[in-house]
Amino acid sequence: MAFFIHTIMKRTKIKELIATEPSGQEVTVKGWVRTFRNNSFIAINDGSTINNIQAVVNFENTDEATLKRITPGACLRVTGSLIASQGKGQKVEIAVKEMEIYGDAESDVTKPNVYPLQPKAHSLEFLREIAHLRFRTNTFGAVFRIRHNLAFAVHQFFHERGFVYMHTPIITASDAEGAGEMFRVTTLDINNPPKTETGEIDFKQDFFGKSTNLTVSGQLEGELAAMAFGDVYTFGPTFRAENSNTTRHLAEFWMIEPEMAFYDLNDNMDLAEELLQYVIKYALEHNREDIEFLSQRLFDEEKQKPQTERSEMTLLEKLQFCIDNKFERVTYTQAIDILRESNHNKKKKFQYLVNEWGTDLQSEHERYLVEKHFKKPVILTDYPKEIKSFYMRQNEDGKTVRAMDILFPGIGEIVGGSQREERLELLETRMKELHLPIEEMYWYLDTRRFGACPHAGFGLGFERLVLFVTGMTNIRDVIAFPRTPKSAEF
RNA sequence: UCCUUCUUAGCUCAGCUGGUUAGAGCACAUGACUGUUAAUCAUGGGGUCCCUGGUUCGAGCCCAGGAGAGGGAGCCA
Repeated sequence: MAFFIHTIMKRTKIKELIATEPSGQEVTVKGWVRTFRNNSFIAINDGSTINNIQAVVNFENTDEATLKRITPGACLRVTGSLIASQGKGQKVEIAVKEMEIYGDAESDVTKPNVYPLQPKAHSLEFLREIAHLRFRTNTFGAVFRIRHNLAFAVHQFFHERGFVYMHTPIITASDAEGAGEMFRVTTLDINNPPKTETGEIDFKQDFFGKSTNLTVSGQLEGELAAMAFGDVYTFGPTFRAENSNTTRHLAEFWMIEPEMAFYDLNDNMDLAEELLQYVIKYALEHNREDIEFLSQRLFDEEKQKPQTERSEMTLLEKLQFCIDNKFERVTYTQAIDILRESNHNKKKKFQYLVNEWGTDLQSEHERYLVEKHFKKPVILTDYPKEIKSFYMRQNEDGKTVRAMDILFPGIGEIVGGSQREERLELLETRMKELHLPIEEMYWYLDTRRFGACPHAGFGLGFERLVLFVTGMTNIRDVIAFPRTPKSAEF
């Protein structure tokens, strides 16, 4: 009748229990064993908090076979009285009266199917290979609780301001978004695709009757909705088939893309800055212990490094600094001047020296501006039009566009956005220059034909935000099951 | 895709100038102990030194090719 016991025993989450005054009341906890010390003390975690609860079994009254089954990773229920702990390190503990093991976890390394997590530090690389189990570690528990609260805070931020959450399509026939290589979506037989008379693949016979891909951005669709609701945002998966092998890129990632009618570039920057500070503050308030843990973890890790390579601030200080200070706003042209005049450039310490106006900034330049020169988040605006997308609003100088990138320390570009070009003629001219299919994009251009208005928007890479808030350094460690070139396990 | 570093026990790592039987900590097994905090103590088992080929009397170490991983760059969020 194990299932019967299971259903009537209502559990209390550990987060709630450790905040409860102990008075010997009977409680039930269900969770996974982290360690079992001294044949008596079980550290149980149920994911509700980074903290474990200590359950104390009387080994003299418990049969040895049962004790043997209390191993790291095993899932169990304990029922007993909540009492003040005699030991140091925790306020309350459970004096176990009854215990039920739901699932064993083999701990003998000589046997097959051994549970790979041990009560010790594992490398992030190793944990990445067992991504299906890494949630059960302190680090990944903290990361994914923070990720959840950041996502929730994003929705709350926009909801409080009257934005409409749009679900833009994941499958798209548009290939003109200009945001990189796309993943093809097809039901055609790849070994024997139907051909046209001229020998090309006949997509008329494909599922949608045309060539389709996974979306690389919801922006264009977002703009359409903004022309009715005023303020909208998307928050969904995005796919890029770039062969990028870095700590900042994923083939499948989540992006937040607000789009606002009647916003100019300044309004756009204000909103982006406000959003970032809002969600960071939310995480600091709701994930305090998780962030403290990660902050300490990072601090300990950096002790191994030489003094010069260590961070000036702890993670906690860095996040606090970020919400207490305005971001620095400079134009591309000003940034080029700063870089050109920097000692770093004069001493030729950049791999790519900064000379002429018009070239794109390299990672090392962005890092210099953020980490050395301003020492705070930086918003760069008004880039040369040649290095930015077709839809960005052209400035009166004929050379630059109303673009903005927000650069964060350690991350680089976390936000990319712009005021959009709402003037039909200028937009069409730019699209012709770039050989974009104007006819196919009639639906996008219709917003400029019918009731066009100044508007703006940006894209925020969600995983890059999670990277920053958790202090993790590899983007593959802030998404549950990362998709990168040559890797789609789990 | 380019550059670069790495791959040794289940995990984290050491391994000298190429030289006998490849080591440590943790984990595991057995025993002891029993208010521990990644418990402690004792004993023990555990290796395709990533793979293939080569140089050499002799290769974990040198050379070539391959595979996988990390970091950096490019592209970008």
